[in-house]
Amino acid sequence: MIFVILHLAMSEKLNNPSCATCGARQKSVFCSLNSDQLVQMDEHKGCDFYKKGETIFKEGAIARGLFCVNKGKIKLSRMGPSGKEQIVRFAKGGDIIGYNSMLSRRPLSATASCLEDSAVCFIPSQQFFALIKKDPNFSLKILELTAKNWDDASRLITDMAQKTTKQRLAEMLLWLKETFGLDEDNCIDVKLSREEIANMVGTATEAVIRLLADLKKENLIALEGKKIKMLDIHGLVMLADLID
Amino acid sequence: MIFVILHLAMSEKLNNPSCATCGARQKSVFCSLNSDQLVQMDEHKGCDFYKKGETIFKEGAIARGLFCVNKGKIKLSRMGPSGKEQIVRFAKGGDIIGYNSMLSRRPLSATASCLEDSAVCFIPSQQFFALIKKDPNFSLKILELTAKNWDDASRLITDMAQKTTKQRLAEMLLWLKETFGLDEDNCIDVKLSREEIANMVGTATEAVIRLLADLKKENLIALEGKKIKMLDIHGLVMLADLID
DNA sequence: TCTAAAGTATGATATTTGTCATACTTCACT
DNA sequence: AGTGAAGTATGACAAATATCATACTTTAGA
Repeated sequence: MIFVILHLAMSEKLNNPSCATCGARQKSVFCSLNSDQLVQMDEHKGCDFYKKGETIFKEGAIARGLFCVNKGKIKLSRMGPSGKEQIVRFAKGGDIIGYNSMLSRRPLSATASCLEDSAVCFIPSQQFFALIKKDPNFSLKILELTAKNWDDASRLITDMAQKTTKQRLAEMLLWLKETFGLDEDNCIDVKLSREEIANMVGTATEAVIRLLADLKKENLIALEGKKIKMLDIHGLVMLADLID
Repeated sequence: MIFVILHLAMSEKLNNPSCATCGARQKSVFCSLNSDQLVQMDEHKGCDFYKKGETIFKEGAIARGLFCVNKGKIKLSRMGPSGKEQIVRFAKGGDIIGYNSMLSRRPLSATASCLEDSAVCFIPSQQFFALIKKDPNFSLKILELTAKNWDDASRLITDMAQKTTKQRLAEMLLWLKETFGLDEDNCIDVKLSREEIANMVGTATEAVIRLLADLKKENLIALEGKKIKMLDIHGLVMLADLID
């Protein structure tokens, strides 16, 4: 009996870690909520676990709330006209996803799927809008976040439109480095297939394979399976931006 | 003497048309402001006139406020790495521009220049933030606007990355049609050079010229100088989206 | 009205990139 | 450990696109 109670208690703890003690929250838009607001959040939120490859939400669905990543790595992608996946963004601990659809009053514009096992909290729409309406600081934070996202996106449009495939690949490697950082070996700290990289760059898988080999020949990166080691970041920046 | 007074009165009216009676405002994010808020706006705003080709603000500068288009057509573009212009957005009467930079706390990410003679009001940063902080409805409107802009941009990223030049051109023509509408002749109601179209599509001017000729041969459009007549919108949609 | 400059158009050619075919390698699963 | 499936790699070829050259047309300004 005691075991059962303990088990339930642990299970509850795991499924609903407290926002007050959540490390990911410190890095998120929820970082400056007061304790009242946190209690409210805790009461209404739920935390779910997803295995690598699982889908959190799908493009086209109506958003009922937003998701706050507690742990893990997530890719956001949309389907192109010919059925080809286009990766438009990544999320990691502390990032929120799925909120834009509520703000724009449009269906979800991307599919979120896990690049590794992840823990993701769900915060219902009402809670989100309550915060926006009652807390101007939170509202400004969301505005800043959305504004930055838009700014980044319009930068990406220019790049996609004007740069060669090789430059775009170099740029994506740098973007991945910024997003996920480097491990102790100077390798980008996320594992993506060549196909997934192609779906970021917007090219064919074969092209990515060839161009990665080129970058290796030019001593800008080293390759070891899926691991990509950054050898010459400055060189990649020059290549990507044509500053030469 | 009377003439002088009249002249001054007219001049003042022209340079500072009242927000309360502004037709463009009805279509803008400022549409539901109350009379107190309008008086505040009128006191602090200023209206400027720009000739075709003139620049309203430049990429990289720090925004001191936002601009609300009263009349005219404006293109927003950024410089690509090799000095090539990339058009990322358009604005017309009722649209606001330059606000994203204040929200993202980053320098202006695009240059705004007039496609035709335009009247544009300037609203200082403080006024804008005062509205956001005091009026949750206004705040939500800006959030919705920014969210939609981001959504559109990420859609555009997918298109740029995956579609052929011809598909992108078709898409841009449809976008121009949505933005500026058609005149009585079914022609897109804005005049752009082939080079400017190329700077939207992200390709060379020659490619645009050739592809426009192709579209004409396929009876999707008709050409008459800078005027582009939409003959088969459904056909263009099919071409752009590969729905066939 | 004339002229220079800008914009438009077209051809030839080089380069890039996509596509298809094929083989090798790694990984998960029994 | 063996097997099949997925992922990675490479070559050959086709298609798309950029680039350069050149000529024609329109526009703005003297």
